[in-house]
Amino acid sequence: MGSGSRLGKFDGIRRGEDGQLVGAPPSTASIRDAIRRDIIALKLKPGTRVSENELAARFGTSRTPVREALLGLVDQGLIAVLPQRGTYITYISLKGVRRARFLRLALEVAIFRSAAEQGLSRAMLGAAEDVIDEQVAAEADPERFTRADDAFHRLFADGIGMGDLWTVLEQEKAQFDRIRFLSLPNVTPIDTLIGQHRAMLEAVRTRDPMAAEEAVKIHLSEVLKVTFELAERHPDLIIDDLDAPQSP
Amino acid sequence: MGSGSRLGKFDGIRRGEDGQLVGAPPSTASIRDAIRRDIIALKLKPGTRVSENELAARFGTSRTPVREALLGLVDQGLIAVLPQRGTYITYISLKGVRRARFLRLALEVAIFRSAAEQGLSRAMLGAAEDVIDEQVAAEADPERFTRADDAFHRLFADGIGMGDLWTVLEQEKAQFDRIRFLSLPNVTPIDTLIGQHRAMLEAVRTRDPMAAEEAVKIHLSEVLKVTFELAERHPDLIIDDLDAPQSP
DNA sequence: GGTCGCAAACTTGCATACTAGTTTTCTACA
DNA sequence: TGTAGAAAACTAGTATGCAAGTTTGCGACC
Repeated sequence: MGSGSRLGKFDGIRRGEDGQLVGAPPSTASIRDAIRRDIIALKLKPGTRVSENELAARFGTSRTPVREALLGLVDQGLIAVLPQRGTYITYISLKGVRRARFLRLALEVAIFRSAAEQGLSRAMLGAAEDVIDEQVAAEADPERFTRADDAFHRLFADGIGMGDLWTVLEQEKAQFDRIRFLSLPNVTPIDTLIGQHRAMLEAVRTRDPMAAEEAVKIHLSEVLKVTFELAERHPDLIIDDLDAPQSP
Repeated sequence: MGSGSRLGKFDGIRRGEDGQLVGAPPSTASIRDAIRRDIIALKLKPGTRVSENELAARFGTSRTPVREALLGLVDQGLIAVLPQRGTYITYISLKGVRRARFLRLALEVAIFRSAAEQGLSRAMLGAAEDVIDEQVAAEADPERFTRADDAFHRLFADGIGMGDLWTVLEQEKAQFDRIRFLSLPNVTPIDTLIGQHRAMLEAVRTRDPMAAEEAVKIHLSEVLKVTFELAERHPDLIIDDLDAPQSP
């Protein structure tokens, strides 16, 4: 396909399907990230069939790196491969969302309690202030606010030396991220969320673990309030696979 | 299983390196599991270089399924691939263990508190009793005890409808499992552990979330007490990283 | 004997060809 | 026109070959 091999001047030069020059040979990792972004941003809608050949053509590579990328996304529950039949974008699973919600609540509680117990450095607390300021500034831009929101939560994980916890949990986070993307426009008033962030920070500053836990729980229950509403509004994207009747 | 399809009396029949007949053509998933087991059981020691070609020969396939299997293990942090240089079994990372420990504590606390809050069915409580009995019976057999220990913890996750939480977190669990395998023989007296299990169960039965949380914390701090001792005893398997990368 | 350098023997990454299975389409026949 | 059936056009899974880079080891030269 697209590149001369021995005439070294053009080594590694590739062209997209529109003839435009494409800089680098996207390897497995970058292909996986690109596809992942498309799925989370719902550019690839649940139920859609994607073809290894199509993707290979799109990225200007052979099927091999694409396959390896897809394999990782299977582990993250974002796609499902039916042998000899096709590769499909999975529907958002309410069960998965519930699980991710439980996981996130448990972790955030542990992180903020731990932070409140052992205390954070003045620098960390200052950085948290700054991030909240950024959130105020980003009030009108949902995507920018989301980034600042992520930064806020990650900051406290960093503060107790667990900075890479969330990166390691990309897998479960993926379940969440699609829902979060859906709820980008129509959420709880951002004022409310910022106020909750302030309460969480204050609890950590005053070294009050119980208050920190309470603040986190309030915050997350707010964030997750929208989930079921979204499920009703987007039945084409979400599958209601909640089976268990919860408890006696 | 391996039966001829057209005339091929030997179609699909494969032989291991010792000439023994091997039933099925191991596909990506089973290859990944097999390698994973070997790593966790320390048959493949940290720092060892494994070759895609070797593994392909061992499983009687080409490099392709092996590569795809290894890719999954990279995500689990069990192996590291240095392009053009080799594929290595990672050392047990104290950082990773600490992270996994934090994660597990946070989750178990959340699970048992939740179970204590909403209560479990009589059947579940009975099953928990049975598992504890099994643990008593398995006192002399570490591996059997470990299985019963897993079952105990999983039971409560099931009880609150979060049964698949840990299967989803295989990734992080892997960090733990190698340590746990190391500590199989020489742990805390099993009596102590069983007593702690009883305390946890009792707290759930009496619907006392705070007591449940306390019991879980005591239990896990006991389990993790051995970690650092193990690190000193097995410097060849464990790397004391608090920010350093691994190298062979 | 010691050291530098090149070549051969590795390694993984990627592309391609082929296999087996499924779906779709088109044709032949009623 | 309607339907059955075969063939063609897909799918993913696997094997293989080549490319690019690293390590190793041997040999020539000092």
